[in-house]
Amino acid sequence: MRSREFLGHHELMVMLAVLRLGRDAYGVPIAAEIAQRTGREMLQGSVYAILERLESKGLVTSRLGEATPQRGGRAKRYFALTAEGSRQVRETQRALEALWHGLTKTAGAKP
Amino acid sequence: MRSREFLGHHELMVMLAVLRLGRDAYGVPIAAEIAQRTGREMLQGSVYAILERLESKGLVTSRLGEATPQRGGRAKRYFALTAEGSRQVRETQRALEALWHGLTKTAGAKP
DNA sequence: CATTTAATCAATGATAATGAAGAAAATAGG
DNA sequence: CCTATTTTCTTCATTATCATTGATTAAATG
Repeated sequence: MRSREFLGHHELMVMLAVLRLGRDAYGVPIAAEIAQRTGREMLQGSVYAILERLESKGLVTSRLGEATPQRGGRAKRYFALTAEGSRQVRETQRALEALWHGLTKTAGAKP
Repeated sequence: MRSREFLGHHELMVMLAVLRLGRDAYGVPIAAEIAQRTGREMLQGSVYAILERLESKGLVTSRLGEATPQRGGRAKRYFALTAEGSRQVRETQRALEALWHGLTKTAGAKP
């Protein structure tokens, strides 16, 4: 197994968005949450591709919801993190913060 | 231009390591710093590949040092962030923290 | 010439970006 | 009713970029 040691950047972002959205985590709002919070757009095609990859790696699960009574209210596919997914998110956060710690203020100050 | 919107994960880590190391930022210690802080090894081949890519994107610069009077003390190639590199590091940090903010404690609590 | 430290290469695999197309549901107009 | 259109959500195909690996080259000293 060619184990990637860390989550990809976008993988992490998608998982964080899923966490934030809780039971409302499906494709469209996930992309919107990322766009809104980071200020940069992430195309839906990317989001879905990432979600599929994450699911195939066992980091998220999905369940199909029911249609809602509103125009265009077709069934949504809801996502949630698995235990392993949560673990990897924490682990990645930890690794980044370790490199980052104490650096926040100097990150732009180059002599 | 097919502009990646965010730095890759490893790109970010390498740049943070360069910042931490300051004037001692060359290949070997960069890899060591990452390994030590994150607890995961990053092969030197990877580090150099990433540094080259970053340089070609104008996010880091390099200068060749002189040989030092010690066994195997061949000339080192020192790296530093450019202004644009610093900017992108800050920007990526900001984006991640925005998604992450307020979530640290719940990142493992799934009902 | 053996050893040490540092840097580079070549080849492959994994991740991400993009734009468009497809599928399911609800309203509207006849 | 019933079918056409609109809305929302998802999937697909293609191409580009990023990352991994292990070996190799290079330059210095003992």
